[in-house]
Amino acid sequence: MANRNVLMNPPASVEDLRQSIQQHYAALSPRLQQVAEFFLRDPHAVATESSRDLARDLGVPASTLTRFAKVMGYPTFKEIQAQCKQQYVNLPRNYLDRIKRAKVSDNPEPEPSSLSLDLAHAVQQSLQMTALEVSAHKLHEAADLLLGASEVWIHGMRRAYPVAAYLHYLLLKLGLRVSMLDTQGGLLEPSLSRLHPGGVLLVVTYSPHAQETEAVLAKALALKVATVAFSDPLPSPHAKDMRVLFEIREGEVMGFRALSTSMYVVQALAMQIAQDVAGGHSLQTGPAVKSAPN
Amino acid sequence: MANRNVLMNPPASVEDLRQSIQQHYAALSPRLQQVAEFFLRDPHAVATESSRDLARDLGVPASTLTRFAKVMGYPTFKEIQAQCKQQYVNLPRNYLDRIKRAKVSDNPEPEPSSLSLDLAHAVQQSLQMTALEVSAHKLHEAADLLLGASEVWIHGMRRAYPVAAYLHYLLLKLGLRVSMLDTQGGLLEPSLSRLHPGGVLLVVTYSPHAQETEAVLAKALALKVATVAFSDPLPSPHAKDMRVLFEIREGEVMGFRALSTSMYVVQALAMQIAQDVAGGHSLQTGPAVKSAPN
DNA sequence: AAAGTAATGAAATTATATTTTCATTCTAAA
DNA sequence: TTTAGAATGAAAATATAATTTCATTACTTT
Repeated sequence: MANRNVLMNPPASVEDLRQSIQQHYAALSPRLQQVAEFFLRDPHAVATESSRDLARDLGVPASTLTRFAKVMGYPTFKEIQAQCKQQYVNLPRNYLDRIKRAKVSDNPEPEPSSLSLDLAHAVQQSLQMTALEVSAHKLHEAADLLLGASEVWIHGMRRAYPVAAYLHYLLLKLGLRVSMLDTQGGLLEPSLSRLHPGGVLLVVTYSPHAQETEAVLAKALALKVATVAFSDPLPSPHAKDMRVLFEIREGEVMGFRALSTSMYVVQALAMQIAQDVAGGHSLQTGPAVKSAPN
Repeated sequence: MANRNVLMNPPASVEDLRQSIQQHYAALSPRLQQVAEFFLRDPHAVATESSRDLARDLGVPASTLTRFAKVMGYPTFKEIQAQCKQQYVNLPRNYLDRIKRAKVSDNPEPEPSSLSLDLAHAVQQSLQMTALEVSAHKLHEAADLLLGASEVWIHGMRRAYPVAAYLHYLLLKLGLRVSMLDTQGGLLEPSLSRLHPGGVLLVVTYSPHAQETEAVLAKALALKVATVAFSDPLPSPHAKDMRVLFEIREGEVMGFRALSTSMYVVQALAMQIAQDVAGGHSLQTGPAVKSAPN
């Protein structure tokens, strides 16, 4: 005879499972409650760790996990793991499917806003990842470099330009001696000859990289100008020449790459600089720096 | 004899591995480059999916993954997976938990800066709120207006400028007849006389509003030019004259207001336009619109 | 063009993870 | 206190994942 606890239909999503747990929690045995609680607290661990490791962490035998799954209506614990993993995969993969499905089933109330919600979700994901990946060390290294620079140049073309412009704004606010290397007035080429060691170049670039950006990087490399790059995580021939390289995985929906996470990273750098300045960081030849942010 | 590609010391962290890849990318064989690229782009997939699934996704035999690991100096591919998992152990349901854990944990990964985690948290909050607040209706209304416009002008000063620049980029990509109203070359004032009904003005502005922006808005109002504004949610005398008003609550830490959410909203609008175009939305006097995004 | 070397994919092997079984321990009711 | 039922943990069995081996293919170099 089947255990009376066994639910007949497996929850269709992690969210369903959460609800189901809330529903039946009291009726679970102590060990199963333990598992349930852990699941609620850290579904991501369930997604990434093996059942053995999870069991070890919980101090229960692995069979308990299988039992838990059975009780919640799943054939195996692996099913739960699979669902959890689903939660953390990026939307774009499923996105086209979803659009198709939405169009096939003539949905009485089409959700035009789902697009922006999907985008928000994708941005959020990329933000989370990037927040974990941008190490304090890198930020500090870049901030240090900038604070020690006699001059700072910023370059970014096309999609990268808004990010470069924001960098420009932020660093100006912080009182750094900073200027844009852009094509304004056809002055990019002549401006390049002003690059010199002692200054620092900030480059924002996404693949495919603009020709102008290639030229700027080549010049900087030739003149041994320390360079900090903000870029997508694709391999690039220049990567190894960068003094500091921030790899930014932007959220993407329907082929639209966002720029929100890049703006975030740039802002984080500005904040790091502000903090270093406030913390009595020694400046070399750099200019006076106002402490007031924003 | 060992493969000459094999690095002697396994990278101690995901970050090291990333650097190592950038360093040696060119020297890798095509297949291994494929794996390297995938790793850079989606380390989270490496953390969560099995090598079989990864290999299937990549269209390579599983042995390639093992080979990749060997070449990068790891004894097995599992080691890489383990390192990737490490990086995301703090991936949260909510940020506060994660921030706490990030500070306590003693894993070998470079520690994320707590400052940047705070910022990420703030941005995430604002993103969530804004995503819920930006109604499909508003997006659609704005998209409609823009698609029917004979001409589009974009204006944004200082902090708002990067957002305006991105709008400019996006709308150009979408094929709209669009131009910036900025102070470049002192041409703002003369440009204003070109405003006319039939065109649409897009303004990005945060309080305190720039004088130039006030002037632009006044002129637009006088000439009865439909205006769409992106602004913080502070009450403004112009608010009631806006045809569509996107109120954006930006995340803020230590007095640094972010810009990520504004970029998000702007992108959402662009996507709405792309969708309307793709959906056979009728254009009035508007220009031809390319369907390809990004 | 031939020989040698590196790169690749398929299959066999090994290692690891997951589930099932079963013996034991608890718990609650008679 | 006895006993039935459920709960648990250890270990065996199964399933799956990862690595190694080896035969084949593609490149280079002479």
